[in-house]
Amino acid sequence: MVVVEATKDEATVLGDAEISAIGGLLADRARCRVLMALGDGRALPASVLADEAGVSRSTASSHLGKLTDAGLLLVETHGRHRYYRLAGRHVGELLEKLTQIAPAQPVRSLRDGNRAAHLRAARTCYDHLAGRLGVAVMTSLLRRDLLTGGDGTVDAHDPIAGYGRDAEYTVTEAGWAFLGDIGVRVPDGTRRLVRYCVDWSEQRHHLAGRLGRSLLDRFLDQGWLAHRDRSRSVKVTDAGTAVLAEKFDITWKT
Amino acid sequence: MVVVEATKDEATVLGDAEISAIGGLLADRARCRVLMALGDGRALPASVLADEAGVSRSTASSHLGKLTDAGLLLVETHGRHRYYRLAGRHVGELLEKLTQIAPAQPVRSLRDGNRAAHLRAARTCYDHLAGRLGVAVMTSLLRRDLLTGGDGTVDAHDPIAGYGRDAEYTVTEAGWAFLGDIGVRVPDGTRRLVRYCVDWSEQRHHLAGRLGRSLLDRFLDQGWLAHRDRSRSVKVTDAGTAVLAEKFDITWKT
DNA sequence: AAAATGATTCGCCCGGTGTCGAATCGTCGC
DNA sequence: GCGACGATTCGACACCGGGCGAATCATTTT
Repeated sequence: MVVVEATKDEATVLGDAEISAIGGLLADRARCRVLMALGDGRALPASVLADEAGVSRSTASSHLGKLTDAGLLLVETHGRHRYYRLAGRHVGELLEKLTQIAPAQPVRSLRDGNRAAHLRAARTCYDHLAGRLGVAVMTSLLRRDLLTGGDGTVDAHDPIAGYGRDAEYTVTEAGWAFLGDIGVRVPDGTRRLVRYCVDWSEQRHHLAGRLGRSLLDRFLDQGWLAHRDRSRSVKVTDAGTAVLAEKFDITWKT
Repeated sequence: MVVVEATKDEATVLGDAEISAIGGLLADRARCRVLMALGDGRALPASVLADEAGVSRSTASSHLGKLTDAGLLLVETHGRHRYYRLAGRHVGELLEKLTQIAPAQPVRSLRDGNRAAHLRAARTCYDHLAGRLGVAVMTSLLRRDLLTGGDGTVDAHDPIAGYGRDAEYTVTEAGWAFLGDIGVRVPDGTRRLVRYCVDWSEQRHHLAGRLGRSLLDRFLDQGWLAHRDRSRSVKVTDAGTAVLAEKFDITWKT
């Protein structure tokens, strides 16, 4: 005869409702695909997420609403677009834990750890540069007044991601000279010249738009960066390290 | 116009089905209560879990079946009882992550970390000792042949949790002498004298049964152990540390 | 101002699943 | 052996939640 003592401590009592609520959100494949598409911190518009999840716009909208209501996603309105991204580092970590458990853990645990680290260090986002490297480049340009703008709420020289309206960045005269110097040529086009993306893993802005793309293209063309396997993560070559140091005043470690 | 490049890398493609499956399991309050009841690694029979979750036996049985099928729970049959426990460390960690996110994180993150650590170090399980301390005591007794038995598949002196049938532990003559020496008196009763529990957080056996209870009682009576706040975790006092070192050959660090 | 585009809301359908009680199977104790 | 007890299976019921298209709202573009 086993005597069961009172074991309903506080931690056990409060929580099951909240946890099951989160479980309910994770219980849907479309929502999981949305979360995984945002897994590396990108901010994506609703329509892209709908395609990514393979459901209609209306269905996606419903899912996105639920995820934001629950606080797993944040939304930022830019014109007629609404960009969604993960609400915090913890959400990304939760996803990582889940993927670890999901397939009864295959062998590649170490490899996966590296993958995540690499993604945070340097990756592409759409067609431009993101991650710590992307933010470093953006910061470098702002510090030397080659680029000006930002929402100015904190520090015009720090691309910190605020919650204000559009931060309008513009290239200065010195900026154009610098870009010419390193061989960046920006083609004409209807797309906005300078845009920014919120880099979630760093909570900072990185450079996007036509200029952001041209810059990344130049880095890849010159062999300063190279795509790592077939993922979005990129590797800084020795030549790239040198260029970053000389031209951008960035010391890139490993 | 933003060009979205092909970003469906392997990690994103495989996974959403498995993750949503786990989400589906977490989506139910009763199942969450079951998981949280098992959160510290205890192994509990189905009926207790049914009560803990507040549902009927049949419903609980259904839930337990789903959780074990999915590999989140392990089950061990002892006579007419079936003991369920978490399938691994990762499951516990997943639960921790979830509780962190659940209530939009309150302030007490540090405190919770300590709580979990304390539980793993030393806690009560029903009415006996568990956690690292519980396993250490068990090991000490086996090493000195004060207790013999175990399923013998690996090492008779290591209370490793195997998957064999009941491990029958018995107290030796020297064992009784030792117990008398430290003042443990085991009252009569119908309950089995020596039993073991699977200590999940250590994947080892710890001492249960009438003897396990008497041992814990002695430790508490003498002030060698003290309950921490109102939880199941216990604290080793200075006197306790001394006794563990002298009598059990256990060095207890903080 | 009108047309185009992104996003959300609404109404409807349908499949999946939690819940229980009754019945069944297996083990323990007298 | 016979009853007591723990656990699971089965059938029936109710309800929640995902899915889509059409309509609506908001913003940008021509």
